[in-house]
Order: sequence, then C-alpha cells, then structure tokens
Amino acid sequence: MDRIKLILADDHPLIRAGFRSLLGRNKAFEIVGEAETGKELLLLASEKAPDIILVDITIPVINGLDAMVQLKKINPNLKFIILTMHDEAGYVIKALKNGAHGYLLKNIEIAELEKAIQTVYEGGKYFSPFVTNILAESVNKQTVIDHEEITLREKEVLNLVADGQSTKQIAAKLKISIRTVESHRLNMLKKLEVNNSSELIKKAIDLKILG
Amino acid sequence: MDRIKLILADDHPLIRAGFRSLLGRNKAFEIVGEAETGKELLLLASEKAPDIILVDITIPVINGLDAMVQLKKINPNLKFIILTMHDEAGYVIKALKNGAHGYLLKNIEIAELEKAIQTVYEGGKYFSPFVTNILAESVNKQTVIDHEEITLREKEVLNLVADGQSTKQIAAKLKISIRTVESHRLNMLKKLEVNNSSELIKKAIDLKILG
DNA sequence: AGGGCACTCCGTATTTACCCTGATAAAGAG
DNA sequence: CTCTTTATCAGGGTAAATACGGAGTGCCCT
Repeated sequence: MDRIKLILADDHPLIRAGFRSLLGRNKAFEIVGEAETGKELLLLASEKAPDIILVDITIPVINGLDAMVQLKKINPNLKFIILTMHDEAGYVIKALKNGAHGYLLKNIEIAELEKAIQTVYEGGKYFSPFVTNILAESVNKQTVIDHEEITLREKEVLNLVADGQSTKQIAAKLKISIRTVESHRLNMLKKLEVNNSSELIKKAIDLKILG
Repeated sequence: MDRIKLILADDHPLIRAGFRSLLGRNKAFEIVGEAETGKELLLLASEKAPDIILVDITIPVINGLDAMVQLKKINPNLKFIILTMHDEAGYVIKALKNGAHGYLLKNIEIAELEKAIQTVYEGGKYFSPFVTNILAESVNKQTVIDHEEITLREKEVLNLVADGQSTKQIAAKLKISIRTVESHRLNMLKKLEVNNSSELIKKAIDLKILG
C-alpha cells in the first residue's frame, strides 16, 4: 500500500510538530510538506503532489479556505481537510460550498483524524458530528445559514441595548413607540437565533456587529 | 537528573497528544497528567505533584488563569507556564499578577518551549518577547484591568447567562436554587455597575471576564 | 405596477428579570 | 477568635422582556 501523502498547513510550529510526530507513527501516512501561511501552501501544493492537504483556517497572508479555493481552480482533484478550532456556521458553509472533503475541529481525537484521512483518501468525505448538526438544523428550520443582515435601525437599537437601556428608554431616545423597539429586538433575536438579549449581545460581538 | 514532571491542561485532545508526543522524545520531561478542563486540573494537580503545569487559558468550566489562582492558594510552590494563543494585554497582566512563571504563545518553536520549561524548572521565569511589548504599551495606556471582583461562582453563572440560559435553566444546571442564581446575577450587576444583563455581557467582554 | 423590505405600530398573554429586604453556614484572613 | 467574603436561600413585589398574533406606510427595484 502506498503511503498517503499529506501537507500540513498551520501557522503554529508547535502544532505542526505535534501532528508530524503523531501522524509519523502511523506508517500509512507521509508528510511531504508543511506550510505556515496560505501563500506557502500555494507553492507547496503544486510542487509536492499531495493526496490530502490538512489546513487550518486562520493562517496568515491567505486564509485556509481562500487558499483551498485557489488551489482547486488549478487542480480540482486536490483534497482538503479543514482542521480548525472554528465552529462557526459561516466557516463550515464556506468550506462545504467550496468542496472541502473534511471539516474537523481540533478537539477531536487522533484516532478520528486518522480515520478521516483514510476515508477521504478512499474517495469519501468526513465531517465532524457538529457539522451534521448544523446542516440538520438548517434543513429542518429552513433558515438561511448565513445570518440575515441586521438592518441599520436594528443596529441602532442594538447599540442602545448593549448600553444597558431598557425598551422604554430606547423608544424615548429614538422617538418611536415601545412596540417598534420591541419589534426590532425580537427581529434580531430571530435573525441571530438566540434566546434572549444576553445571548444577543454576546453573539453580536462575536459576529463583529457590535464593538 | 530527575525528570521534570509536567501536567498538560488543554481542551484539545489532538494538541495534548502533540505535546505529549513531542515532549516525550526528550528524556528530561515526563508528563504525569493531562487535564481537559480547569476543574480536572484542580484535581490532578493536588494528586500528581507536578513540577510545572502547562496550561491553556481558554479551557472549559474554569479557565486556565483562574485555575492557576486557585491552585496557588493551596500550594504556592506550583509553577505555571501559560501556553496560549491569546496575546491580549488583559490576559498577560492577569497572568503576571498572579505569579505565572511563563507566558508563551502557541506559535513558538518546540525548542523554545523546552528551553522555557528548563528555565522555569531551575527557578527562573520565561516570557515570550511579545509579553514585554504588551507591558510597555499598557504602561502608557494606563488601562482598566482592575475589575476582578467577580467570583468564580459568579463567573460560572455569567457564562451560562451569556449562553442565553434563563435563571431557571441555570439553577437547574448548577443544581442550586433560583434565588441563588438571582443573587449571583444581581451581585454582578452591582459590582460592574450596570443596569441589566445586556450591559453586563457587554462590559464583561470588554473587561475580558468573558471570552 | 407590483413585490419585497424596512420601519412603524398594536393587543393579549406569559415569562423572566430586577429590586428590596432579609438570613445562614462555611471558610479564609487578620 | 472575630471579621469578611462567598455561596446558599427566601418573600413579596414591580417592571420589563419575550411570544404570539397581526397590519399599514413608504421606499426601492425591476
């Protein structure tokens, strides 16, 4: 059996070293190259003819997903496994849209990583269970996975909410009815799929809607 | 020479495995335990008598820095090296204040990690160069770092609030009375001088109490 | 010209958050 | 051994948020 040729793309030398050390134990794998940045990956991938590329998302210069997109343009047969700590729907969707063969969180066990690599090598796909959850939800709810845009007026309200103002105060400040403010708040709760204002603030900050 | 006994605390099994594999090569080190959460770490540390604890900051239940503070109360001789991806001043300051012996970013080379461990073991301290930069900056800015009146239990509640859980749900999860959860929430509102939970979440994130 | 969207507003009902006043036990600090 | 802090719990109350229904206006876009 030929060894599976891998390229690792991650900007943390320590983590690369860890993978190298771990995957090196398994004779089925051979790491033919390592890249610290997306740009390095672009060069390496054409040069080394790897079977599978393990790539983190947040790597410098060109991020992992964009690097994947570019490489697939050149060689559509390249296979990518996204290996990251980001469990946000946006990333997952983008990865799937662009034909990633795997999406794993870094909190998986080494055995699962090996299984994923094997599966992808044999022509399959392998996604973390949570990816399936995200997809299942979106199918059931028929919701758009990319979060709907928060409108300008809603954002105005949001800022005041984050400032500790009550609905009544916000209504007074914006010179509109309390009902209207309630509508804006409820709409945002629905759009961001959260239970209450606390979670709304948290998520809004995560999504960079709020400073 | 005795081997240096280490405990690893990181919530990513893959990363722990990487460290184990890498540090295991060097006969000077011995990993006597691994923890996935801050709570696990508390148990392990008293049990295993490690020389040095390598700890990530963002680990579940109790974060790495708080776990360190707790453990130092019990045994002030324990040595900690913070090993994380967070380069924000707040974290660095808190780590230094609480007597961390090292602060490294995960993007260091393995050789540097080994050097850091050796240095700390021999009674020294080892900080990434960037730590000095951050300190220099924050001295000028005279920023707010002193709002650390929030207790551990309160922080637990806070995390659940930020997660969109209601007081009732939180009470159920923590197996305490609704009244108690209310107390914790109200205490935090007073301590941080905010009007409601929305502002609480916002401020907590600003103050790096919440991720 | 019609469809979509943002913004506005309302009724009713339930749930939750917040405020005030307490209390007790445990544990650490001085 | 006090003093303080933390974590626990309680009654009784008001205000606010959330949930579930709608609906009208104006604007932009094709």
